Amino acid sequence: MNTDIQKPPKKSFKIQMLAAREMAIIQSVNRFLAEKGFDAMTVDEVAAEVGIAKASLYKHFTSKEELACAAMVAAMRKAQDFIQSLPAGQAPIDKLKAVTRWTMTLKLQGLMPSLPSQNSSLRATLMANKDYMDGLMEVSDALGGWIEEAQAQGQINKGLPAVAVLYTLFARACDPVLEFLKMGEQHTDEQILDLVMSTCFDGLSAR
Amino acid sequence: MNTDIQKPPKKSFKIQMLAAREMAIIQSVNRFLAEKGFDAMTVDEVAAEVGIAKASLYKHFTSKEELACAAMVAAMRKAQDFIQSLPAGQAPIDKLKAVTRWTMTLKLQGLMPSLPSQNSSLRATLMANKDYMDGLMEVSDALGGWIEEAQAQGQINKGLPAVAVLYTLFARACDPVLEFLKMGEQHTDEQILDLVMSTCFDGLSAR
DNA sequence: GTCTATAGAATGATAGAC
DNA sequence: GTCTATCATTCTATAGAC
Repeated sequence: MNTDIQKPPKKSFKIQMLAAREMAIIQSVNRFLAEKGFDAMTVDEVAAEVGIAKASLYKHFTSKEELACAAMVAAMRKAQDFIQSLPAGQAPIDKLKAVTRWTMTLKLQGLMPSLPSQNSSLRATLMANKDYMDGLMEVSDALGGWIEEAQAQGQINKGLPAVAVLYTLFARACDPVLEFLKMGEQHTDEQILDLVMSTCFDGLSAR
Repeated sequence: MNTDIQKPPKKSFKIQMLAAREMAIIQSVNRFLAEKGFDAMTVDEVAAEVGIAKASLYKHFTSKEELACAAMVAAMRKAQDFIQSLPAGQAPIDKLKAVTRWTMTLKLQGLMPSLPSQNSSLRATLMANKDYMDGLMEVSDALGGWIEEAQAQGQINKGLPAVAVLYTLFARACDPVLEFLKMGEQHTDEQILDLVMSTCFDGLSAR
């Protein structure tokens, strides 16, 4: 008689715990990266916030860089999910606007992890991470396709190289204008989003 | 007989040396801040690059933060000089464009010091620095005035609060799109400037 | 001889790694 | 919890200017 069939999966509980803890870690790292950046974030405070020992952290992630990397991979996956959630029938320009606004919403809420574009060791770690690179590629391909469609339809300036448009949209994820306007306390988050969406797509000049 | 009249200024040589050295220090710090940022910059490498002892550095500037501060003050002064060098007859919109392009040129050349917007101790040091704050105020006032004039003349979108326009222009000084396009090696610096100027003032949407 | 600048070592604190 | 590396900052002793 094969008892395996009736046996409840023995490891499942422990694995679930580990997975849950890993999610908690990543969420914590995500917030710290958004709030203070990679350099200012310390492994100690992450461990403290999650409520585990530093040593346990290093069981999951072997370095501070991998920690940040995991958060970036998770963020990228969320972007992929959002992109796939968009209705297929929507016009490409509207999809682009939706993704851009979603990105900026995260940033305004302090949930957009940002890496110092200068830290080379971190960038190297990211570039070596297949999950991250695959996600980045998928997101870039989706947006790139929409950009070209929108240009063909005359809704995005055809004089701009698609890659320049892509970078400009990506850059909204770390646009300091959002924080500055928020600090000024003169506008609601929605108004700030509208303003930056307007400057991004319509420019500063009068139309 | 009063010999003071004929005496050449005795201290002048030494003072000139000190001033020259201070300039060299600030220039070096400026480059490091542009290249690797405040956190990654070490006092040792600054001293090494200038070719003086660390102790001598601390004779001029009593802390790493003051060092960065001095570089920011110098950068701000350069901005003030540029602003004042613009011909009075120029249209406000053209002045705004000139300043924006000049700023981005510096950034492209790796000469635009940028501070992590997150580092609070550094920000506090800067906010406490009268020279810096005065410079910032003067620059903001000049640009703010031109923005309102340009809006009155119908050249800048009147629907945008002047402060939003101001922040959007300031943000060009640390726009990552510049670096990304430069890394791509598909465009000359001039083309990159034209592209970002276009997305900034005319937006991504077709006109 | 006195004063200053320098080089290099010493100190102390922080924070990553295990 | 411990070990260790990195750095900002300070100290000390030497060399040189005046």
